[in-house]
Amino acid sequence: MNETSALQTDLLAWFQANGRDLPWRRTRNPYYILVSETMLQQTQVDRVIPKYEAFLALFPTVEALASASTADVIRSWQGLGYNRRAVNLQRAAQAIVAAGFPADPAGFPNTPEGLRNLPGIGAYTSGAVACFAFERDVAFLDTNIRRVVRRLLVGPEDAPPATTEQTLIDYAQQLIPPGQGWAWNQAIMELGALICTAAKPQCWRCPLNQHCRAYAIWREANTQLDMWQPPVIKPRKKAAEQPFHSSNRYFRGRIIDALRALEAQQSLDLASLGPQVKQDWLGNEADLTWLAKLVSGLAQDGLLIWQYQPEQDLAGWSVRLPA
DNA sequence: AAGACGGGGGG
DNA sequence: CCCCCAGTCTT
Repeated sequence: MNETSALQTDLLAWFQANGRDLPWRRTRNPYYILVSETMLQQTQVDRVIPKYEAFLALFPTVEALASASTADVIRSWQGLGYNRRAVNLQRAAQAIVAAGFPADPAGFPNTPEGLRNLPGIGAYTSGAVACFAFERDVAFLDTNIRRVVRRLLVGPEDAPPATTEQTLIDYAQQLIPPGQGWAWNQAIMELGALICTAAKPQCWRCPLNQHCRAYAIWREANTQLDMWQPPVIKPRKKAAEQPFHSSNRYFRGRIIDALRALEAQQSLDLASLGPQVKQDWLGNEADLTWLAKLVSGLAQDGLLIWQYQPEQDLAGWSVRLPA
C-alpha cells in the first residue's frame, strides 16, 4: 500500500463517515447538478440549499427552464447574487435543448470540453458537472480543492514554492482513485470546507494530517506539540474597493430587486425607479445619467430590457425584466 | 493579471 | 466594518 493509496483510503473513509447529506449528492441528474454547481459559484452551501429546492420546483427540467420567462428565472435568483448566473443558466438550458436533449441524450454535453462551451460554465463547473453528473474521473479546482492540494502536496500557501494552476490540476488528477472520481472530488472539497479551512485549519482532526506537507512544516516550526495549532493565516490583501453601499454592484442589485417586485410584463420609468434605488435621489440630470448608465449595463447583461424612447426625455424611458 | 460582478453571515 | 465563499467573463 503506497503513500497515495493510503491517503486516498483515509480521505474516502472520512468522507463516508463525515460528509454532509446535501441534496445534489443524492442525484446524478445532469440538470440538477448543473443548477447546483451554478448556484454554488461563489455562494455558500447553506444559502444555496433552499434556493436549489425552490428553483427545481419551479423549473423541474431543462426544457422547463429553457422555455420559462426569463423574468421568472431572474426572480427565482433573488438572494443568491451574481444575477447574470441566472441568465446564463437559462441560456445554457436553451442551448442544451436546441442540441436535441432530452430526445437525444448527447445534447447534454458530458465532457469538460463540451460543457465548457455553455455560457456561464468555466474551468471549475465544466469539470464538476462532468464528474458529479457523469461520474468522470476528472480533476478541477475550486477554492477548497485548490487549498487542500496545495497544502497537502506543496506546503503552506504563504510560503514558497509558488505553484501554477496547471501544476495543481495535475496533482489533483494524480490523487483521484481510478473509478472513484465522484466520491474523491466530493471528499476533498468537503475536507476543505469543513477541516482544511482557509483561516483556521483544524489539522488536529484532519484525516490527512499524517500525509500533509503543510502540516509537517507547520508542526516542525512549533515545539509545543501538545498545544500545536496551525498559524493564523492572514488573508491576502485585495485591491481597495469603494464601500459596498456606494458601489456599482450594490445599485445594480437594487435595480433588479425593484424590477422583481413588479407584476409580469410591467415596466417602470427611470423617474419612478430612481427613488427606489437611491436614498437621496433628486431626479436631476446627473442622477438620471448615472441611473441610465447602470441600466444600460444591466441590459447588456441580459438582466433587463429598456425602451429607447426618443420622444421622451431620459426620465421617461421605461425598464422591465426580460419576458 | 486585474476588475467587475451580489449578498449574507461571521469575526 | 472587513473578510470569506463549490467562479466566470471581460479588459
